Amino acid sequence: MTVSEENYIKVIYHLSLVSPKGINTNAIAGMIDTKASSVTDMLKKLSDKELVSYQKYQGVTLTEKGFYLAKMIVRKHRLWEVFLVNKLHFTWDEVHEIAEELEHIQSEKLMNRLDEFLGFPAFDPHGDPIPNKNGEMVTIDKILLSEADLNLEYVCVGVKNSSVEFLQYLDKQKISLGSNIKVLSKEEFDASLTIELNLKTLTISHKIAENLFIKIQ
Amino acid sequence: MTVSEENYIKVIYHLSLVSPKGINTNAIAGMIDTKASSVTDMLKKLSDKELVSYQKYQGVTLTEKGFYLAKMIVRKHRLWEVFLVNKLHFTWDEVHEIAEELEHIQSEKLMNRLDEFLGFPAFDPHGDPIPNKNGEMVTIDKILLSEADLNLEYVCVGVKNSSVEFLQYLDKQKISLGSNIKVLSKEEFDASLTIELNLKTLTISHKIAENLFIKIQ
DNA sequence: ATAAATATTTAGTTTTGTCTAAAAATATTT
DNA sequence: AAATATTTTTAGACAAAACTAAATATTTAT
Repeated sequence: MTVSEENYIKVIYHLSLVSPKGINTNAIAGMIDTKASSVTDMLKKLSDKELVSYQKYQGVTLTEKGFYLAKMIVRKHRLWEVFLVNKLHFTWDEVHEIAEELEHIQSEKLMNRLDEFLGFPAFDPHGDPIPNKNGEMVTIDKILLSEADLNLEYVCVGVKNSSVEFLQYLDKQKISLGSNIKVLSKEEFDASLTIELNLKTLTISHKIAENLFIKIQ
Repeated sequence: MTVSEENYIKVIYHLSLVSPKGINTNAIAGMIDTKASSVTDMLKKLSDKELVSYQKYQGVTLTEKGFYLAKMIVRKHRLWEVFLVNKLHFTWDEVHEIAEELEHIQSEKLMNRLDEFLGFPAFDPHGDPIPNKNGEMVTIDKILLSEADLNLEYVCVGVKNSSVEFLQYLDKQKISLGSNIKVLSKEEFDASLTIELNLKTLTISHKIAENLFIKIQ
């Protein structure tokens, strides 16, 4: 597997989680920052390797083999992120770019040893689940903060958007994984929320609320 | 810098340490397992980037810039090896191949953090010195076991050959970095040595002796 | 010092992953 | 349902890094 092939597999995987039908050529091109024609070329190659099922003009889906491979790449990415944050004290907004490189290192033994070294973490620093060596991962009943009921006790468990800007905004507001959140009120006009965060009151926009995952209790 | 360019720079660096004059095209080809014509192509490219000084037919030397870059690649390789052995419990014969991949990860901050995490090690698991962030590294007065004087107390400080076969041979004989070695006698016919190793007597061939670094005391 | 052997470079080709421009298929609008 | 718009694919080209085969330098041997 080349780095390029792995990046396509990974992008198809992430798109598949959002829309479970065939993934469009253009959607892939948008994520990888390449042209649709290049995507078509690569889909043929991945299809020859039986990593995707591809019918001309009908989009693409991962095969069993491709799906497992994608999860192994995601596993590597997220384990490296945990390493960078927990062991090397990087902040959660610094690790994505480095992990994008590290996820292509080819050694299953390395990842299993790293997994053990880190204590078999179930989630990465952004709250995303880490597949184990068999590709299995835990699922939690998380919802977006924008969908929260008023006056219930929630806890922040993840971010939908992992951009540097968003993560640094959360740091500034002292919002982190594990923060306790209660929605006190919702503004009709702009859907902004007034929330209680770790005993302090704070107003956040709808755009922030729809990028934060929470769960009850 | 591409992975390929970095591999050329690294090989030229290692060859330079052995023979300090211009490095031959063929010597590079032999180390990289490629053809001389491919080397010529790459030398032109590296010369354009001012990483090497290259005169047709006259061999190549690293520029200041290329030399520093080479040391940073070596630094990465050796720090990752320390990580793999000290933190993930790999054996010294398993780490070279993985480090060959990891050495191309591009993040100075990552390496400086890893360096700190490992306690700023001065040597890798094979006894090779690790350049610091400025490219400086310690030198020790090491000699080959094949050049040792009789009946002096030496300590094993490194291996010249890091092949899996050699390292596993050393494991089998319980020879490791830090082992105490005294040469009891040398056979005229084949230059084999009878040595005292950690209080036991052992016979080793000349080929082994000329791949083990030792120092006095 | 010339001939033979070796080393290096040049020229032209291949593969991978990309691109542009044009053609073809599908989707949307009227 | 036809016309228009959008999406996707094809065809042909390019750059990087390798290759082969031929040409040219350099080194070694006679």
